[in-house]
Amino acid sequence: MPQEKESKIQQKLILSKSSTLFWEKGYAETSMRDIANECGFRPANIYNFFENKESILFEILFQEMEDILTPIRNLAEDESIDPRDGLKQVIANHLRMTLGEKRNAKLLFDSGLNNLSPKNRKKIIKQRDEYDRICLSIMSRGKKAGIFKCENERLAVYCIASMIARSRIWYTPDGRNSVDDIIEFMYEFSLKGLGVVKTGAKK
Amino acid sequence: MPQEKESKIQQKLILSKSSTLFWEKGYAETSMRDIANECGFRPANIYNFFENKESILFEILFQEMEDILTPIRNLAEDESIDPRDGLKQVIANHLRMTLGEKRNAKLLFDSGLNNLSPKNRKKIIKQRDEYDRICLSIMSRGKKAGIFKCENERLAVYCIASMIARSRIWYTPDGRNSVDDIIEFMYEFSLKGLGVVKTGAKK
DNA sequence: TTTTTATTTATGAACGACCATTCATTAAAA
DNA sequence: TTTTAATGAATGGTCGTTCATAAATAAAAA
Repeated sequence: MPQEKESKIQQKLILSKSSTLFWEKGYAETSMRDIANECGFRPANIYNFFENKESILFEILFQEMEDILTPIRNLAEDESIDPRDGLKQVIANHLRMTLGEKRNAKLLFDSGLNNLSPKNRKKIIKQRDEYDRICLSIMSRGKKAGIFKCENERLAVYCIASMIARSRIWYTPDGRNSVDDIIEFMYEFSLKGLGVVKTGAKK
Repeated sequence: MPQEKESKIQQKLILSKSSTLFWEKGYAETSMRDIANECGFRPANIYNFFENKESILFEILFQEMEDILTPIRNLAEDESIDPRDGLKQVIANHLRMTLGEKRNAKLLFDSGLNNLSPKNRKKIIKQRDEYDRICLSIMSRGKKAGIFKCENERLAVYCIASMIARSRIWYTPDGRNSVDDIIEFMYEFSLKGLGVVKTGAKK
């Protein structure tokens, strides 16, 4: 029975509670007391599992970015995948990660970068660069194949990623649009925006 | 000679310096001492011109939103304007406001809402609703005229607005793309995304 | 114009609150 | 017995804000 070590359990508890608090109230507005309260112990105990407040933030940002990256890492080099499907996978995966669990989500990712030490900030930015690279490679292949007719691939990536990332702001789980609706809409919108006239597979 | 009153001058100075600091460092991370330092006097003096820190934030957010709204208020009802031109005006105006002066811009607008009192927050949200209404009315007219072929107008508005608002994150004034480049790209991208096949006027 | 009065602008010092973090110590688990 | 988990108390710091007061400016009266 590979029972998880106690220390790992508490670490995960702290990360989980902190994540909710950071997203809801913001990093600066969340105190170590808030986190400890939510976990059911005193603030001092947090320091048995984390070096300081910043390391908690970093762990959260890094893991979340990793969750976004992992399912699409293969898309960058795999030449056998239709760029349209690649685009759809990126959009669907990112949107599901973004809108899936969290509620009342604010923009921890963007504002939180400022609260990181230069060393940790660099690590997150490296993840972002990888995300950009994956998307760009899909764009390039789509363009080379004559499917995408976009002039500025980088701007296209930024625009599409912006639509996705910002959905955190306006999306409400009980609204008129499901996550799947949004995925479908953004995919079609992006495809047309990229100059793809006829939808490939009518699925 | 309509010389400005001293009190108004200091108020504007405080607002200007605070705006820069809030955008660069974030609201919570900016102290009244920071603001006073930037203005060249002591913190206590700020309270001769503003009730408290929150009222400064509110004034900034409200004014900025007003700057975005004012130039496009006429677009909501004016039936004589081509929806394509309406769309372009919204994009161009908003982007110019967003990317124009500020640098190192973070997402004050989104995270800052949490720091407002319920009463003030309601006022800003009212402005946002007006923005949405203007965009939606342009969409509807474009759709009714058979120009836009979008199915979900609300999602379309959110997507386009997201591209614009988030450009604050990735835009750099010294980068490869000028503001005008971005305007042109987003306009074309949105137009195609909305199903407009042939560009109306080729400039 | 000068002098007096009122008003505005600016200050230093202090307040209470909360902050992240440290540390010696105890309780629990291995 | 050794390691891990949890605690209470305390530290030094920063925060927004208040307040009595001083300096500067404007208005009114002489």
